Amino acid sequence: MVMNIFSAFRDRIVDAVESLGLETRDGNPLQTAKVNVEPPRDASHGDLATNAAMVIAKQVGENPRHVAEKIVAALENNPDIVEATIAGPGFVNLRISNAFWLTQLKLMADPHSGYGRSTIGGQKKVNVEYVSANPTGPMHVGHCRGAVVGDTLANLLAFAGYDVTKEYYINDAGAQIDVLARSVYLRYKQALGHAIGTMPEGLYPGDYLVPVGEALAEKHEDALLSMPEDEALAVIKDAAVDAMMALIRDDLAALNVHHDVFFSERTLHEGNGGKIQSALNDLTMKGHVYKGKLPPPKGQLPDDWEDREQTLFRSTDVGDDIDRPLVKSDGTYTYFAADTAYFVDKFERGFKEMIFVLGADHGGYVKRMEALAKAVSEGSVQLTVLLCQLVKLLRDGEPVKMSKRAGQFVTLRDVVDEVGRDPVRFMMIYRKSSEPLDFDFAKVTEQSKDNPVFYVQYASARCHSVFRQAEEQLPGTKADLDRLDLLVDESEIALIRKLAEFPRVVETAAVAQEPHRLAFYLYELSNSFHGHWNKGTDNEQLRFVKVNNPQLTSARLGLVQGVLNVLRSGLDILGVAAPAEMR
RNA sequence: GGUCCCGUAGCUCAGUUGGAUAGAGCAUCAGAUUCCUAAUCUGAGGGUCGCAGGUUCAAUUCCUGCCGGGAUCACCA
Repeated sequence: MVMNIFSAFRDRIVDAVESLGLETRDGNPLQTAKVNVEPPRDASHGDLATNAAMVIAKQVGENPRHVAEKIVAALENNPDIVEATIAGPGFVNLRISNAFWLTQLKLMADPHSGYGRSTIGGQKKVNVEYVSANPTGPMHVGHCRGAVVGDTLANLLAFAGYDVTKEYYINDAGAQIDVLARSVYLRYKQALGHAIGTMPEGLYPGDYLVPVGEALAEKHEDALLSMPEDEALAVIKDAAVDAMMALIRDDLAALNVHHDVFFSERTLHEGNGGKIQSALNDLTMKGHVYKGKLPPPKGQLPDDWEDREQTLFRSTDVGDDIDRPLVKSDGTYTYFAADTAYFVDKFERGFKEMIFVLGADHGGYVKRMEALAKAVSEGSVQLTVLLCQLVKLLRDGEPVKMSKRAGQFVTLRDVVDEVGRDPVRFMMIYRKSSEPLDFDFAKVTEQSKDNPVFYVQYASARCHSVFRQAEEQLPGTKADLDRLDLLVDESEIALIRKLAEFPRVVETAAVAQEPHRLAFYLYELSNSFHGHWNKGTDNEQLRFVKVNNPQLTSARLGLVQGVLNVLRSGLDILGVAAPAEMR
């Protein structure tokens, strides 16, 4: 069953076109791929519009309006099309019967139909990697947008029929983890009663490491002090990473973000770097690795630049700007070498598409990642990097000051605790991710129609309010999906038309990997619903609950049910609650 | 200097992968609202889509070059 009526009617239009038996000028088969059916920009044009005539006209060497006439004639017998007219340069505008809209509403209002779900993904295996914050402390507000965008995109893709895995890459190997371990070592000493003074420069000064030190002191007492330092640090490292990941998982849960897989970078280095070695062997076999020198960077030469021969990935062969080092001067693998092994691991797990949600400051990594995918998968994996622009935090219009050195950074938890999970999630997605975003604490908690979060959630609450009103005034009255034919008002049908856009929005947003479209759609739908409601203030006939007409009330409850179902499904994808009431 | 992102109404932003007269919210202005279901409602004005070329039936959308704003730029992670 195709729920996207736009693609359903597209099929009908294409059938109609092909039934005309038109001959192309060059004798090639008629190309209909560019034929589309969309909601017209102006509602007065009709319910659906197609560009079919204009696409076909050139191929057959005829005037577009003339082709349009033929298409209109071919559609004459279609029972769902009440009217087909030609407009502008050759658009065919269709008006759809109320009966058709009402069968759609029946689907929308049925909570078991899964209205809006799509099969467009074809159960393709997609890996969405997002957040992947270093396990060296709690998440700060900078991670917030990527977390929401990644999580929402993953939800959206799953809803659109993809087989999605949400993944987090734990950077638990490397210098910053050693710094973490040394910082915790000091906190451990402190917990044992040693004076540590102020944290030395370069270590993590945050208080969040204090309980980690205390837990170690409780478990090991002073045993770690008598060990050689590197052995003690190894023990501490494990405990510290576990503690930080626990912290981060809590933060993510507060944002309603839940990953399926947490992948540890350290597992790639285990066994003397076996996984990395075999990944590099794979790259070497495919002819992408060589020993050579890198040209010095342009512009100002770094102080410690050393011109040396090294093991390089010839990424320039596959679209990168510069070849990438795989082995450091001390003989250990570079971060990128581990990335290679990680990519190979994902590849072997069968993902056909990999999405990385990163902050805009990681723009420089895009090309090497794409190059990696091309080299390893030989073009069979589609890798996309979604760059999220930065978030500017505001309080009553004034920028919030943050100083990393002074340890004064706003944590993700601070923001969620202050404004709530729903406003954070909604506002982080209520903007194209390639666009910078202003986040004003005051505005996102405002209880007014000027606040989109409130406006959309309020639509959900209002739906429930109608059910409560109906129960109060007409006890026992339920939505009746078999008497939807009682819905005849243009304003009601218009609302159904808006609902009918949902499956299309899901599909286009999923394909474009632009989850913000869904948030904007939900706002528009709420706008239509509130608008219809407001008509009831002037015209009592349009109110949902009609005490003297239980049948009509039941039909209208069906409409409300449809609105509520779509709002719920949409908000669910956004990870935002659809409240029953707002007080 | 290289690369990537952005430039649309006074402000904040959408714009359905190339379609018709470019939209919404805020702000501004003009009306309505003693009745009503729940956090007022209706309407109006406001634009060289950064600039200049190109591709075509059709460009805010795709291509090229400029202008302006942001991010980033060896081995670190």
